[in-house]
Amino acid sequence: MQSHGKKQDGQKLRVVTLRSVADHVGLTPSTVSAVLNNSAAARSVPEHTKARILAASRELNYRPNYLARSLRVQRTYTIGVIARDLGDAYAAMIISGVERYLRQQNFFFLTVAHHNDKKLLDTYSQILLQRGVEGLISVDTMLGESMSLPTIAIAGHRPVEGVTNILLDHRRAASLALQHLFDLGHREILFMKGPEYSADSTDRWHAILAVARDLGLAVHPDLTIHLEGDLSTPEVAYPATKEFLAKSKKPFTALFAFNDNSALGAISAFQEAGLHVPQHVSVVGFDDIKMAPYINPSLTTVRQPLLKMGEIAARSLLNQIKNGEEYVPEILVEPELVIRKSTAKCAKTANL
Amino acid sequence: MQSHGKKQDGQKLRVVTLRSVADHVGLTPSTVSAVLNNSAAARSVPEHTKARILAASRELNYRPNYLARSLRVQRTYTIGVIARDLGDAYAAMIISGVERYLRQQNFFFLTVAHHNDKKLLDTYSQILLQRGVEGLISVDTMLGESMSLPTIAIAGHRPVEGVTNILLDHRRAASLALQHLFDLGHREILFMKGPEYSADSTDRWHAILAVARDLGLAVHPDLTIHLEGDLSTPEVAYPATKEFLAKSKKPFTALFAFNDNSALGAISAFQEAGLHVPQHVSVVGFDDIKMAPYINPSLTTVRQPLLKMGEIAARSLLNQIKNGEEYVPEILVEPELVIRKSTAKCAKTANL
DNA sequence: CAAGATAAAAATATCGATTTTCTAAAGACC
DNA sequence: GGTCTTTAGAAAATCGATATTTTTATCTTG
Repeated sequence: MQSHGKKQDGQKLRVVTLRSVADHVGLTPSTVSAVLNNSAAARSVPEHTKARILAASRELNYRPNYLARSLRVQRTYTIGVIARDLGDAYAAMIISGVERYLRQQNFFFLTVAHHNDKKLLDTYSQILLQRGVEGLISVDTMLGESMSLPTIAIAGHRPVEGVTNILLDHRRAASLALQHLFDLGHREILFMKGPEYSADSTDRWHAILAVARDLGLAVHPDLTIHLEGDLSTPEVAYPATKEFLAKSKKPFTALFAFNDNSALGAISAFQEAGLHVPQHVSVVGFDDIKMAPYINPSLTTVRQPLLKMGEIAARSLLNQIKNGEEYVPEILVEPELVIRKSTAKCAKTANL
Repeated sequence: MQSHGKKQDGQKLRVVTLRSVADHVGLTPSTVSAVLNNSAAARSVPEHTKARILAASRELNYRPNYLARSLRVQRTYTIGVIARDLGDAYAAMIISGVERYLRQQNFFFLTVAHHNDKKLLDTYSQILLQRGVEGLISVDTMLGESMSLPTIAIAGHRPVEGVTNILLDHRRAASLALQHLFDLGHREILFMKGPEYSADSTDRWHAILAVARDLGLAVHPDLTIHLEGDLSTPEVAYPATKEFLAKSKKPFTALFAFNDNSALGAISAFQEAGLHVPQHVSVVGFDDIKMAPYINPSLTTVRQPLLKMGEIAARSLLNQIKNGEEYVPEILVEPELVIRKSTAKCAKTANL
């Protein structure tokens, strides 16, 4: 049991340093360091001396000072993770994936959240650099310029020289969702367009437009809900959907929501308006959050492998850092359609 | 626009160092450092020289090397955050709260996840120490022993010398939930007991027992579901509840779930068994996750202010670090009952 | 005008490691 | 026995900052 250090009994916390290990065995720090790191210089040190040094090091529980060591060898084994916010499931899962890979590689990470503040984002990039991170991973964040470090952008979208973009295959995602609705007979589909600040929004929207065109589906402005605000809660879609229902007279039989949260908000609004899911309206979500199978009705959704995306990002970054691999501009990740109970055959077309 | 550094054109990345600034103005590093830090030694430096130095520093965009500086001044402005897992909403929200406070104080944090592995936890504590963190925050994790650093445990429960425990007032939480059910006429209540590994489980369970006794409510073993596994998904309760429904013949009119996720899983199971919420069974959750208002029916739950708990932890820790404040053994945080549609008057007692 | 005070900045020590260079003694070889 | 190697380890340089001590020149002042 270690004592509370600094002020226990007024005695100074005795930190075990390389010097103290050296003194303990009656040698110099350089020799001890050579042996502990098994460096070239240690070749000429006899085995019994090595053993003595290792024993002393273990006995005193010596741990090299990270700052001193890093300063000397110019490595920190640390990366920086930049996200908008750390509280939502999207970022949390990605960070969890990053952590999982870094753990195996004995790397650590500093996390910063920029809260959509451009200036904060710049400051943080600077500070992370200054702190000697060896690479950066950004999550759903548009990086202004190329960094002076290996960088991976998850859902960053804008192509930046030197930055690897990890992207969901939105084309495929849209195709999975819309083909499914199409096959069920839905032709009048309500769409959601994500908020400007989310880097994912634009790409996904373009993918929807392209796929809809291919299928001969109309994307009518009057059947489009624009979302604003925090995507991590159903609240993002509930009022917008209520408003839409109050105003619009245009009929629709299905909704392709921006994500599972917005699907949930919309479903609430539908139910209050007497529209049942999936009898009157089929709903497809996006993400496949952990709740998705348990909400009522269970949600058909396009699964986004967030954990895997985090892992891929970390692996790709460390491959650059450790193995000097060249960066690739883009890595596409495949989505998956999970069919549950929120989608059903279109009543209208069934009658035809 | 900065270049990609290290290997751009084969030219070495020129890092701006104190020395280069000094050379630029034709002075020594010591003088420059004194001026930039406005230290005592800078008193004797004339204003115009100071101005020159500051100008050069800005012009070259000088940023002191964090490792060198920290090594010298023995401060890192960094804390460590230890959690079980980073992917679930509980940890994510708390970390988000921690981040929010640290941001204002120009502190950063390293995050590690121990995944219920005792050895990993020990290793990580060591490594964080070695990396010079100035304090620790643990999330829902039982710390074995007192650390040699200021430490805050969120929902750590076991009292440890020198460690500040931030705890929800479970007694009050249980009281809010059970009194509510009691007032609605419920007498036969189904309970859930959380898994062993969660530090919260035991305390919450004891609180439930105590409050139930005070209210004259029975906590029957046959009306108790033991949860095992990952608490961050409704899956934790769905099979257990199904199993319970299949076996038990004991009637009940309400459920006090372990958390919102398990409430969701249980509701799914109820519905499949033809039990309607809240007509047949009232359900009270715990946490008040963002979904809670939007699930069907919207969930009555005991709100746990996770963001605030993270902030309090960070504030309390920095107060110790920066202001040398003495630690307090315990900080209680108040829960709040949020009444929604998953609870209703008990049909049985209403008939009496 | 010599002694002391002050201004201005250089020189040096330090943080705790790693890395490179040097040195002293023992052993090998012709 | 003198030179060359090898062995064993010490000494010094370095990473890039900050903190303390010295130095040098200038300015007072009696």
